[in-house]
Amino acid sequence: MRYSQDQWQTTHDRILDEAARRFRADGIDNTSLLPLMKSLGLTHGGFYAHFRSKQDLVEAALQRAGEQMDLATSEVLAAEVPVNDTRLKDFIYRYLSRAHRDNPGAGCVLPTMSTELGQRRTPSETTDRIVMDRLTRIEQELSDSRADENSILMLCALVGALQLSRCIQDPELSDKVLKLTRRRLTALACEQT
Amino acid sequence: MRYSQDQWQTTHDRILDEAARRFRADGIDNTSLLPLMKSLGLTHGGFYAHFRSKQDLVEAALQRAGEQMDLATSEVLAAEVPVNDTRLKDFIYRYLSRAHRDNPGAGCVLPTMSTELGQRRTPSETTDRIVMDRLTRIEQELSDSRADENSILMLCALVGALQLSRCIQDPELSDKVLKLTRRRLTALACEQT
DNA sequence: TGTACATCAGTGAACGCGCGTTCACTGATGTAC
DNA sequence: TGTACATCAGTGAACGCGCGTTCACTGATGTAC
Repeated sequence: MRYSQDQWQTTHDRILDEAARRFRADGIDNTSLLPLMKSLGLTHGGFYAHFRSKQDLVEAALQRAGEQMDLATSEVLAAEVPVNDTRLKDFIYRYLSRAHRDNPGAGCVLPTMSTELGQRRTPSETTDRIVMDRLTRIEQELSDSRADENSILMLCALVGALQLSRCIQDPELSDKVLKLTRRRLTALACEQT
Repeated sequence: MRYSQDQWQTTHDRILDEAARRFRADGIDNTSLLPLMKSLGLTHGGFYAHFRSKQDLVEAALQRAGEQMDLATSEVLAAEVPVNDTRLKDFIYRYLSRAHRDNPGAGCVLPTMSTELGQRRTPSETTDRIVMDRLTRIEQELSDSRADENSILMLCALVGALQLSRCIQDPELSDKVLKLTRRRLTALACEQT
């Protein structure tokens, strides 16, 4: 059956969004096309009317998830987050919230996909752009003379903390990692005037 | 053919070491038993004389790699590392060295395996023990009043920095992440007296 | 406005492939006499 | 010390399974007349 151009774009976006979610929640290799398409009410054969290969989808989903990140940490995950005086402190709070930890599918790509991307033979340049984007955004908030050092330290600590909090079994230790990293990073963000 | 007890133990250790290396370098799912056994000059069927399942091997290899971590960052990777005045600064230097970045198979398990372990349905308690172990070791070196906060921040930043440096394509940016995180963390380690 | 045709998003069976696991076996070594 | 037997680490073919990809097809929609 043939559909209108709008229909194609809608289906295309649905595949892309669901893939971006699953890649982050379950990992790239653990996400198979058949269950993915089935969950959207489609058959797996139709996939190739939208993407040339799974690798093609990975690249597109990575880009999409990279763009969506602000949305993910502000709208979707805003519920439990208290209001802060600065935008950077706000960002730290959101990033290291339990809501973000427990919803990897809607969150930042770096803690979920960067390991797998680094292990691939043909890694993506998109990763570089996402990292650069995050760094410059953080750096803009830091008026410090050591803004370059501090923005990198901050991004590394954010990514590492979220990832560790997700693989830790003990809920108390997991919360503690989030909480103390949050506290220490906000303190670091305040030191600069 | 039957071999002596020593022979069994030797083969057992060889499988374990090679698995621990491959899990870190290529990922758990991307490491298959047939090529693994073949690379040791064995056939895949013999695997089950040593481990009950792949999951069993993952658990054993994770434990092994967790224990070997000091060895990995001190002996194997010591070549390019300058000598420092404190043990903690030394550790930071080694952890964030290019040698460690470029040899994930011989390095820390946290940047390489923690994402995949966190995405599994049956995660391991061994991860918790490894994280706790790292934290207490770092904390012992920090005589600070905020040693608990700082040790967590430090571990998160170490793990995050190594992981990001590995997935970044641009060599300059990758080096920069290592270098600046190293600089900022050693400064942090010095602040305490 | 009505009809004939072309398009192409989506269908579903089929493909080759590599995976983890099993199983009947082999034969060098350890043990008992 | 020499012989007969039991053990079991390692062999290699076979298993069912899910994967990514292909392909001949269907039929609702867009287009041309």
